[in-house]
Amino acid sequence: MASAPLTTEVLVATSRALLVEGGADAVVVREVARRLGVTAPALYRYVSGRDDLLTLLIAACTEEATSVCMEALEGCGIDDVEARLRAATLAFRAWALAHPSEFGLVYGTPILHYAAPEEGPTVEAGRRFGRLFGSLFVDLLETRRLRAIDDALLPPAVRQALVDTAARLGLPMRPGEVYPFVVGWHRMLGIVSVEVTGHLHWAFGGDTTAFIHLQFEELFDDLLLPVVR
Amino acid sequence: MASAPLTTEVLVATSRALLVEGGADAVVVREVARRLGVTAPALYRYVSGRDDLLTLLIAACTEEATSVCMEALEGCGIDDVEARLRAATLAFRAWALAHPSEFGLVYGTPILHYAAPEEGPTVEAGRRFGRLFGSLFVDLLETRRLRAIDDALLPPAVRQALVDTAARLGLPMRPGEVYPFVVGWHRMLGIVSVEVTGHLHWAFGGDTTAFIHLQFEELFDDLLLPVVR
DNA sequence: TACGGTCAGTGAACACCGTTCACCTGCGCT
DNA sequence: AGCGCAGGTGAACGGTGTTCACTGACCGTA
Repeated sequence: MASAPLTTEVLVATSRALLVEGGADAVVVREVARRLGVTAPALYRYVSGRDDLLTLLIAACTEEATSVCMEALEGCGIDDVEARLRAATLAFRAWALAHPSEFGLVYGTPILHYAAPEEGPTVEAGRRFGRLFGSLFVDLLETRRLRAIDDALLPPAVRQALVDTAARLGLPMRPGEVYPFVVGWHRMLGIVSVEVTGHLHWAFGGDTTAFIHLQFEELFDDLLLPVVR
Repeated sequence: MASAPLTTEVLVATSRALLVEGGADAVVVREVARRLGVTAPALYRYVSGRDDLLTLLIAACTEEATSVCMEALEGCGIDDVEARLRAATLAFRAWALAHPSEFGLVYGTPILHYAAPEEGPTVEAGRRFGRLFGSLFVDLLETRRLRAIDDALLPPAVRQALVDTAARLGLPMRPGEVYPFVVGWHRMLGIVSVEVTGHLHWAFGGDTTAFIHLQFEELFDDLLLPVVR
């Protein structure tokens, strides 16, 4: 009984169900096949093996995270950049918390010995996600809400790296303007990672929401300039 | 040829070598036995299975991280609390970077479906590590270097949780004093996690040290009061 | 209508895994 | 000398990823 037409989407969806149920180790080729009413070798027509399955899964989850954040943007006025940044950040955190397994797969400890293929779907999906936040920071800069720092305050190595990164990403920013972008990304991911992996449990038990929101507000204070009126 | 006497230490050391070589998936009971010149079932005299092996490994790595941080403390004057905090933090970061696999095992995505045994060696080792940083913050408080905040600034839920945590840990602190401790722990772990997992590569390539040190200094600025003289 | 070819899926097989079990085997103690 | 037992073995079970030769259904063409 081959109920489903056996597209890669179906493969990914089934893999994801297994991931959620039992972690990355539980994503097992034979079980995916079993749930699709088919034997394992059949999957090799669509996928080159387990690693490929995981690659597709990572890419799909990254896409979903990106979509969730973009949908959150739609709720706020196009001109309120602060609200957009807040919405995207909180949406990302909410997605991560609701899908810890997926988050772990994408942003957690890289499965050593599983090297994501260069220029594969995962890195492209990652770029899409990065561009989303990048464009928010461009908007912040244009509306004079970005708390940039003096280039001279940056150690030369950092300054140079930021110049290169801005060039590579095509961001029309000087290092002191790229800096808050990188800091924002870095701290946001750190905040969420530590929360999702449960390393705040010892302090707050199961309810970390209030604390995390506080951390985000402190981060926004560091990143944003007050509205000029 | 049973060269080594087959203590749990030897088991852990061998498992760790496998971990470093090929990630958590590569710590394989049969291979551990093979390297010890013994067959797999022999290990079951010393260890109840693969999960037990991983548990011991996690505990050992946590112990090592703790030791590394404590040794770093010895280098600085007993009265210079700021130097001690800085030394411990940088030592932790250096250890994590030098041992990404071990760090991932301890602080990375929890291996879902692998539940660390309650009250096992892992949680005790974790407590030891937490106490180290906790005592640093107690010292900061006593030497009036801790940038505490007004209790009233904390949302009620956060405040109450911090009161409970302080009581449970036996820390003689009010919530506004516990807060920077938790924030410090949270941000430090976040900073290190994101760096170790390589999610700063897009901005800095392989050399993230300067940026990370900058982040730590910003963190210390938020945590510490200037010396009163 | 009959034929050839492509595609999707199968079953068996290989090598490996964690784990259990009955079975030694050699040492120390009585 | 003989017993007991800690420590190690080999075989086995059920599971895994992956490969391979194979079947069978479908489809365009002669």
